[in-house]
Parts: sequence; C-alpha cells; structure tokens
Amino acid sequence: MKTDTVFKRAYNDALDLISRLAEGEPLPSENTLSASMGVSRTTVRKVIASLKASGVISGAGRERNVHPSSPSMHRFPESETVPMAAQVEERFMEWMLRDNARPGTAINELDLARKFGVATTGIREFLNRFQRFGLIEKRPNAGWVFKGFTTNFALELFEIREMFELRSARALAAMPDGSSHWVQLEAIRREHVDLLNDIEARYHDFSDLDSRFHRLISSAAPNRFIDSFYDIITVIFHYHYQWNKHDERQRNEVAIREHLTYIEALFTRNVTMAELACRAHLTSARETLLRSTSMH
Amino acid sequence: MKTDTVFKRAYNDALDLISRLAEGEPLPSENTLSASMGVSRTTVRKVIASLKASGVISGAGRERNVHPSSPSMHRFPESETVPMAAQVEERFMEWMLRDNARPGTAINELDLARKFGVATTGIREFLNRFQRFGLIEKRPNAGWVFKGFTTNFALELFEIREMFELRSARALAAMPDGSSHWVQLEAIRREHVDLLNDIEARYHDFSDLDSRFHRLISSAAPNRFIDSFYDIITVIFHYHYQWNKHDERQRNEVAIREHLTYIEALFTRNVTMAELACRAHLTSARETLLRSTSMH
DNA sequence: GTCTGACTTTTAGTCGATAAAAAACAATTT
DNA sequence: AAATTGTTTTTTATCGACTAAAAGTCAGAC
Repeated sequence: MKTDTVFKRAYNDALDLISRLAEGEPLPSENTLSASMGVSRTTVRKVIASLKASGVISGAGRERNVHPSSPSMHRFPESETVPMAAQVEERFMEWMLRDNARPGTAINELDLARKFGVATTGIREFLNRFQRFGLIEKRPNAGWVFKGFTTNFALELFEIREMFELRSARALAAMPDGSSHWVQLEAIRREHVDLLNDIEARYHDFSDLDSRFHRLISSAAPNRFIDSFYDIITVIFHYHYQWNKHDERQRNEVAIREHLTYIEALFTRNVTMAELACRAHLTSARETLLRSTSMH
Repeated sequence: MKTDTVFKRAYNDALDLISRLAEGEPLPSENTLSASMGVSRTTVRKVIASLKASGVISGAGRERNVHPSSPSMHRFPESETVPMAAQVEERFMEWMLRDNARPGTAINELDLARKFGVATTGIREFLNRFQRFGLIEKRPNAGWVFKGFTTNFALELFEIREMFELRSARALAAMPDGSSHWVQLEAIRREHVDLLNDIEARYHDFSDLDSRFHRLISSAAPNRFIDSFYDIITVIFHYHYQWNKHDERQRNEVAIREHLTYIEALFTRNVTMAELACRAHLTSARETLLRSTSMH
C-alpha cells in the first residue's frame, strides 16, 4: 500500500507553522494551509483531525483555534517523512559512491529490494529512472550492470556540460540590458560575496548556490534536454559531495572565486572573456571530480 | 505473470532457421542455437521439445533431424512475440503522434492500463522510462501531463542534435587516415548510392540507413550521453515516419543527396566544409519535422 | 572436450489488490 | 456569490505473489 509520508511531513510542517502563532489564534483555512504546505486539502484535513485528537487544535468547522503551548506537540521522526522512492535513491547512491561499487557489478533487483526493505517493483522503477544517468545498463531478461563511477564517466559528463554551459553563457551575454536575468545575476553575485565573507562557517551552503547559479545561466535560453541534463549533474554532485568531504572548504572557496570571475566576465557582455572564465571554472570542477573517481 | 514472448519468438526463429535447411539434416547443437537466437539454452530446449511434439524435429539426443517439409510448421502470430513493454510503447506513441494528443492533456495510468490491456505497473514503468524524451512531465502524487509534440519540442531537440552532430563530425574529420571509420564511411556511402539508384522501390529503407549513418558519425568520439540522445531521436523518427507518409519518397531522396554531400565533405577532411554540409542537412531535417508538428 | 539430460536456484516481468492522496462535487456559512 | 467545510469519487504509490526465462550444476555419453 501507499506510505503516508506525505501526511507525516505535512503534520510536522503544520506543527512548525502553529508554533509560530500565538496561543488561541484561529487556524488558517484549509485551502490556505493546502497551498502553503503543498499538499491536497484531503491531507490537510487528515492532519487537522489528527492535531485535534492530540489537543494542539481545538474547535471545529470555521471555529478552529491553535494551542502552540500544548504539551503534545510531538513531531514524526524525519525518516518517516521521506517517500520510498527517495529512500531507494539515497541508499543506491550510497552503495555506489560510498561503498565504491566495482564497475561490472551485476545489480540484482531482489537482492536490493531485500537490502533496502522495499518491494522489487520499487527497485525496478528506480533503476528505470536512473538509467539516464549513464551509470547502469540494462540487458533484457538478464538484469542490470553497474558501469562504474569511472574516469570515463566524469570525462563524458563534463564534455556535455561544457558544450551546454558555453552555449548558455553565450546566450546570457547576448541578453538585452533590460532583461531580468541581469538583476538575478547581480543578486546571485551578492550571494557569492556574502558566502565568501563567511566561508569558514557556511562553506556547506555552496553546493546549493552552485546548482542555482548554473541553472540561472542556462535559463537564458531554456531547453528541456539541457535542463534535464542539469538534473543529473545536480544529483551526482549532491551525493558525491555528501560522501567526499576531503578539502571541502578550500574546494568551495576556489569555486566561489571562479564563479565571481565568471560573473564579472558575463557582466562585461564580452563573449570571449565569458567563455574563458567558464572554461576555467569547468576545468577545475572536472579536476575535482576526476580526483575522486580515480580513487576507486 | 511473465509472458512467454521470448519462447514464442525463439520458436518462430527456429522455424525460419529450419526452413533454410534440407529435409533430414541434423539440428545444430543446443549451444549453437542458443548463441544464434540470443536466448538461453533453457529456452532452446523448450523450443526443441515443442518442435518435436509437432513433428518438425525427430530423434533425440545427438541424433536430431529436421523436417522443413512437415505440414505442421505453424508460426506463432507476430503479435504474441512482442513483450508487453514494447506493446505499451507502440500504443502510446500511436496515441500521441497519430491521434494528435493535445498539449496539457493529463495522462491517467489506470485509464491507459485499461485501454492497452496491461496492469498499471506496466504503464508506470513505461512513463518513467519515457520521461527522458521530454514529452511528458510528472507531478508527484498527481500523475503525468503530456507536454505536446510541439514546435518548441522540435526546436529544442534539433538545437541539441546540431551541437552533438557538429562535434562528432569535427572528431570524425580529424581521424587519422588509417582509421577504420573511413572504411565504414565508404561502405555506408555506397549504401546511399545503391539506395538512390533504386529509390522508387526502396525508399522505405532510408529510415534505418539514416539512423546508422548518424550513429557512425558519433562513434568517432563515443559519449554515453550523446548515444542516449540518439536513441531518443531514433525512436521519435521511427514512429513519426510510421504515421506521416506525406511526401516520403521525395523527402528521403533529398535527405540521401544531403548525406552524400556531407560524406564527401567529411572525406576531404576539411572541417569547415563538413560543418557546412552537416548544418545544411540538419536544417532541412528540422524543417521536415517542424512541418508535421505545426499540423497539430 | 563438447554435447545432452535432468535437475535446482536465481532473477526478471507481470498482475491484481489495497491504502494514501488528490480531485471533484455538494452543502454550508458569512 | 465567494469562500469554506463536508462528502464521495478517482487516481497514484506500494506491496506481495506468481510464472517465464536465465543461469548454474553435475553426471554420463559420444
């Protein structure tokens, strides 16, 4: 059956929201809650019913009030709020990147299903979606093979990334002065500066900023295939950095400086300079990734 | 349960093979058959047992003989030899391209499952794999939306295609003289000439030749992401041309001539000329596709 | 040493059922 | 009448079971 992770996450979110209200305040309408928590009204009602049962909400119908001071504000554990599919992804990535799975390893659906505690259909679905990452391959009627997180993988990934990024950088540099992209670029430049000023404490935040920066650039000339490729990059980097902390602070600091050079070059509208800065940054990003693949 | 399409296809293949042998000839060994038909020995044995029961094969053990003249050489209908997943793909493509599905249409798993006569899991699996084509989009917990086989789709597809193809053409032009690629290119050039000489009768054969030609070019510098993108193109074109026969002969003839120009340019090793011919061909291919999207 | 026979074990493909979540519809209240 | 709550219907996410196909084993025959 379907898991109730959506409900549990919504329940926790509702608690957070209520704790920001004052004792006795009226509860927002079901539709408002539905919109703000990103779930259906059906789920909102279930959450409300549940919160009423534990005394965090009182009243009924249009007259519902909130009791953030209630002693029974118990949250569901974080682990129960993540849907099965996401768990499978997490566990698989862990197996692949952290446990250094060998190229050529056969992937066994039933085995993974048992290890991850899910039904085989869940594994199949994940593998089917994951195929586009280029790290596994299907042999009909005979399972999947892991192709390896290898040097070649990193090189091929970056070859495409460079083509896409250069093309987008050129498009961005050619944007008219009035375009909102320049405003967004300035905003993200400032974020870089801020992060750099507090790098010791906040260097973990770079991963997210990096992803948003590159997505901003490619938004200059939207293309669904490029966007979908960036999804792959984002996921790979997300998990990769989660398990490879070596030199993280320094790596990120270098990358931020490269980004800033790149941004300045874009602001000059000089295509050649922008290309140069873009190439320089990607080359160093590739080196970083390569260093960790060759450890395998 | 699992369907026995593998068995049925192998059975038909075995009949074909036997019909090419003379009456009373010995049957090849189980291992030989397994290798030549691309199925396991287990399946081969099942086929042999079945063929013996219907009298097409006589004897046992090492002494098995073949009777192609037997009156009971009945093949399984073609439709029973195609696995569920392939059927779903076919039906979905038909719905999308032939029935001109509207952009924004919601895709309903249960509904499709009923229409196609398969379980919902089969549909889910297909949609998950099909997502990378950029024609559908998932909204978690709320199904899929068809984004439409639109002008934009064709433009975005061809933007990527051009980037990839130019890059591969450059790589091919830079190949050393001794490389086997030149031999293969000459072979495929000849195929083009042959097809052109018999265009009236054989213009249907172009689709396959086209796909092989472009794959040969991209094999000059292999990259899994590019290969996977060519899979998308191949599928799109396969189905598209299956249901859009307008001007097919003339279209294909023009494309063959463009290919020949392109091939000649590659043989000169002159990168600029190769790029020019490549661009010219892709532009005309894009026009063709655009014409049929705008009909929607 | 290759081939068949007769198994056994493992794995993939497919189905149908069921609870959760979303969506649609109906009934209120302000 | 617009917004809100109450009720019913539709649709998705997940499981577990079942069968075909693959893969492996090992003995014996040619």
